[in-house]
Amino acid sequence: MAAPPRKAGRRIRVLLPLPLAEAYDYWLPADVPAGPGSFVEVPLGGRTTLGVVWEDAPEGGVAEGRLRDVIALKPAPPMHKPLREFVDWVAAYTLSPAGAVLRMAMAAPSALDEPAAVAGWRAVQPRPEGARITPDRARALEALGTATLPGTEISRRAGVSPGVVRGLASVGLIRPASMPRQAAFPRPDPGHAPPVLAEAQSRAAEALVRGVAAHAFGVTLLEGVTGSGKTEVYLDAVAECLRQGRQALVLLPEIALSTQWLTRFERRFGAPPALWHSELTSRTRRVTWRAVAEGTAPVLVGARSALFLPFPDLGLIVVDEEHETAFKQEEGVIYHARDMAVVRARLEQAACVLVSATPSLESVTNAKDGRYARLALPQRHGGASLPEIRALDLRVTPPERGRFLAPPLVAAITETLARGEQAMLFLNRRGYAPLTLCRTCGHRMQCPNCTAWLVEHRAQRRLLCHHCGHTAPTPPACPECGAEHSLVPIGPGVERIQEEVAELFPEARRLVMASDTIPGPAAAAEAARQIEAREVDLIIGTQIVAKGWHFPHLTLVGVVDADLGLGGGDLRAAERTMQLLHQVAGRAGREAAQGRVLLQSFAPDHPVMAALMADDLPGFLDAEAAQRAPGHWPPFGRLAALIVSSEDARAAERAARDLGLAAPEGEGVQVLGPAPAPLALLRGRHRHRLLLKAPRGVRVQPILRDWLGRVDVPANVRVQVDVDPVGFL
DNA sequence: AGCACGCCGACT
DNA sequence: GTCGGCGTGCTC
Repeated sequence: MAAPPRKAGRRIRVLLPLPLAEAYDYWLPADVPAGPGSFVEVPLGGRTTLGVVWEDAPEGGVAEGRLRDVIALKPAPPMHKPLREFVDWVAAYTLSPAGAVLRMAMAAPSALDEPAAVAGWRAVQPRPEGARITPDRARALEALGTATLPGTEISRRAGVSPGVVRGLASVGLIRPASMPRQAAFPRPDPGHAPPVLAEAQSRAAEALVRGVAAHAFGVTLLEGVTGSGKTEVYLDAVAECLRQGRQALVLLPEIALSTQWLTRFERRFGAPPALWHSELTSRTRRVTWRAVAEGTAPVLVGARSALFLPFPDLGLIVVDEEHETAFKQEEGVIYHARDMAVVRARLEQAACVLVSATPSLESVTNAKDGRYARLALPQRHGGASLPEIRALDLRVTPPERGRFLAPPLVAAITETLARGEQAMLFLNRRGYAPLTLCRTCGHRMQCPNCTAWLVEHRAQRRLLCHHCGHTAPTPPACPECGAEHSLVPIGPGVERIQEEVAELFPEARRLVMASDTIPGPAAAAEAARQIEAREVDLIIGTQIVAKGWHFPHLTLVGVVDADLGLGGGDLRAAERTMQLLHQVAGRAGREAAQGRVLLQSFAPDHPVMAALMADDLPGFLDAEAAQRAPGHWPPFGRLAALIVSSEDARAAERAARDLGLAAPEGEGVQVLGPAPAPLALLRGRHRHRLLLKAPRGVRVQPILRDWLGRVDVPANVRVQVDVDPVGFL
């Protein structure tokens, strides 16, 4: 039987924001005016879903009889071609389904509907006769004047209850009127308060401005030590982008902790930027997404997910703290926002600026090879000098028994506090103690779901797993042998250091800064305020204290365990430790006073400590490069990791072994593993890892695709592909 | 991602 | 005897 004749229209491909590798074919009725990039509503199975018209469909493909009609065109600006190309590019690069990438570009589906008109009220002119005007009503009418205002606004301005406004309406003194939709984001003014730049800053800023003005793709690595004024410099590029009438995107690693950055932005431009991060309320999310799509959010600052927002005319992408690993998304679509920012800038014909005091070896190598331009700000400005960094050899001057701060560090804190200055102790470990051990039987408190010790959080009287969130009350007795008062904390976390300084310096006002004590922007802003107002003498913090803060009265930084992070056989362990410690050191002595940094270490001769003390980051990176280049390790070669996981330990192991047996060969390609992953058990899943290493010029995606295609993986086993992994090896 | 279909435990 | 657990598979 022949299919019934179709009504007029054509076949199109629609990409759906679902983990589907391909766009589906639909029939676009002639009366639905959708073109490439249009957001549409389509039927799928027994429901409807949103999607994006990806392209005209080639003939063939799905049988015409199976095609279903596009239901409706959504009233939203179409997704322009560069973003569609970006979605396809990221999907191909990360070996993710294109639909999964599209989902990130459709993070606020409700924004596709026309925003509801804001209901407002207008005074009826002339005033109807006979309507009683009470004093409250008179005040409300006065507040309204000849304007159109929402009811809540009238009652707020007049200081009357909402009931008064309702009353005015019921007697016909005011009538409903729709409000003109006002821009959600004020336009930052590029000329509001331009900073006075030092000469080196001006030169760098001019170069960046030229790059933006060129309206063409280009990447610049902007380097400068903490306090050298990098932010002011790249904000000049943002200003130029505003003058061009194009949009600017600034990516920050930890947007929730960036209140000081936001204050600076507002001071410079007279208006705040739009924000994007995972904690936004659904309403703000919707309004922001729509404003970006309509081009009415001129500048947006966000976390890595902001990279997938639908800017119609992006002129500049800034990646601040480009070396930060927080830019790497480790779940779902696994991508590195810094690297993808460069790709998006290329597709958008935009300028891209990577900013860091401690740039990654990747970016430095790209600059050396001429792929990126390079600008350096050599000095701190405003008279501040770099802090003096010294290692404290724990083998020579160990802490007292049961303590973690060595006598020279304690002495330095004493002097600092005596001068009325602030000190900071840095330890990248939350909680009280990373390990709890039974003195009687040696039992170690371990997470039931992960290969990890449970971390004691004494304030909560609980043991926590920092990987899966498992938590249990601290037991009174050993769960293994039953011995009481036998569980002892091993090693320090920030809480334990806090306890130690409380005993040593009972007078000092202390503040612990960790992700669990500073849970959001409000707490971060309050902490910054307390520190700036000198209501705090001693800060004890995890890596969140390393991020871009400006504490003018802080002159001493003590690193409790500078060796932490150097172990573990990670390719980038030394590089990351160097970056983190340099960042922390940069908190000391940001104004006229000389800063001091003491690194407690059992390996004070380690290249990381040596580089920090000699302030020789370029030398350190040269040495790293010399180590990695011969073995074709990144950035001189390419890596891709396969993570094979399952709740069934045997199934995971078998699948990993099968993948190992089918490993690709040739072209200098090498496969390492399978081996149990560093977290062999994570959230109840058993994990194995394989690592593919290839010379720089080799495209790893076809090799990976072919490899995965040759192996049958059972349904209860998941294989994740991590192209350019940055985590453990 | 949903939502269906499909085979094994505790109940009106 | 059924209601329902979520494993597996499909959606143009």
